Amino acid sequence: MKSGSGKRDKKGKRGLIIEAAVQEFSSKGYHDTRMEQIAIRAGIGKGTIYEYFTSKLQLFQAMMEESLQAYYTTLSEEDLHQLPVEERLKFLFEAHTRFCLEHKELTRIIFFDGGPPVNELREWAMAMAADKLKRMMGILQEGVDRGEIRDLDIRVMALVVNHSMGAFWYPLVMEGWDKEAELLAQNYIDMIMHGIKKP
Amino acid sequence: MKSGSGKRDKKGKRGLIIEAAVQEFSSKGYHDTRMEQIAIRAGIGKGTIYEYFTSKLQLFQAMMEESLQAYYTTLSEEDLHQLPVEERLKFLFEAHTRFCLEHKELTRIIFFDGGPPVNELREWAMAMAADKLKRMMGILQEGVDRGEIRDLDIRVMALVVNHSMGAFWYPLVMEGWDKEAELLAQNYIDMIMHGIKKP
DNA sequence: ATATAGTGACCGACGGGTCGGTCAGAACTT
DNA sequence: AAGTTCTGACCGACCCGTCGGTCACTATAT
Repeated sequence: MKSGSGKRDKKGKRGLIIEAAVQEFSSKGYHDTRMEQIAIRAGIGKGTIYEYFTSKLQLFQAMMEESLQAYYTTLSEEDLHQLPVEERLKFLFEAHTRFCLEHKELTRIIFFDGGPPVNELREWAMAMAADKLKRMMGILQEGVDRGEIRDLDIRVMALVVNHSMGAFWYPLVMEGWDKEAELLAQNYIDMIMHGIKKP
Repeated sequence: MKSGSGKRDKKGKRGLIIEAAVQEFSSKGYHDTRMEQIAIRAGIGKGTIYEYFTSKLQLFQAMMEESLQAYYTTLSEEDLHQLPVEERLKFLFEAHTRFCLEHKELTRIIFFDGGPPVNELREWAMAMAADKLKRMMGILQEGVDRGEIRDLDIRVMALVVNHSMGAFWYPLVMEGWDKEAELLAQNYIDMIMHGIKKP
């Protein structure tokens, strides 16, 4: 016996559905995506989706959770506490950039419109954003404590840093900026650390 | 058919509808807003809406256009070419802040998720954003030419400045940051101009 | 090995609720 | 009374989720 699971294919189906959902939701958005289309894209029957997910909303939510999990995991792995803030920010930005380029469809869903297109998920998305903000405030606070970072309002700095990273997903994913990702990172970090004013 | 001039307060009705639409769309989002609710909120019959707008989508689009018009007008009025970049940015940021506080519902629509919740309007919204970016690039280029601004990649700087302003709508509108708007502006401009690194 | 019964993953036609848009007539203006 | 504006009951397209049925595969019997 194999792991006591059912017959046929039960294992891979869920993944197929999620994959198809990513494609469909990212190109048409939540409300314009049809369950039937997802089924067709996954090469299965519509009813089968409901063997794995209870509703369209729950499928969307599961997909988002797994996507954001992947994104946050990418960020966490890059976050090395002992390094100076400038290095940490650079790593984070590069991880962010890499994620955008490696998961273009997911990126569209996460950043296009920045939030979920359904009211039910707003609260959940806000919590995720709040958590991300808190992490950034932590990083900056450490920097202030170590004398690396100016003593401006922590929350303002964190908001700007977090939010401004999101500015690049579109050029990266939709235009040809992937060639110059390194240059982009240089300029971005330079600008955040030193500002735009000529000394 | 084209009727000469409207009797009654044809003008006023349209305004009522737009006003109600702002309320409804901003609190429920496009897809969860019902035409009947808009009619009820405006104190008119559902059919009347279709005397002034051809469809739900067209009503939404008209509302968005007028909202963004108001936003851009606010920004343009504050943009005084002869001043140094730092001043111009400060004026722009303050205008942005003021708009957010004076039009909280509109702000939610414009900035919550940053884009339109319907595929049909994506292209149009992208064009608006591109235009805004171009303006900012113009401002910064002038600054570079006059030797006020560092010679980093103009587009990167413009993206960050534009995008980061949007970081504050939530704290301003949804939390209690309106009291400290002035402090916020100080910190923000300081950070953009000089960066976060301790000299 | 062959037959028979059992299992549950899989399917898609269909039911039913929802809501954008319509239209015949009411209400109002001139 | 003629014209214009307003109205809400009504229509029907749309699409989510269901459910009875199918089928590939397994388990047991002979």
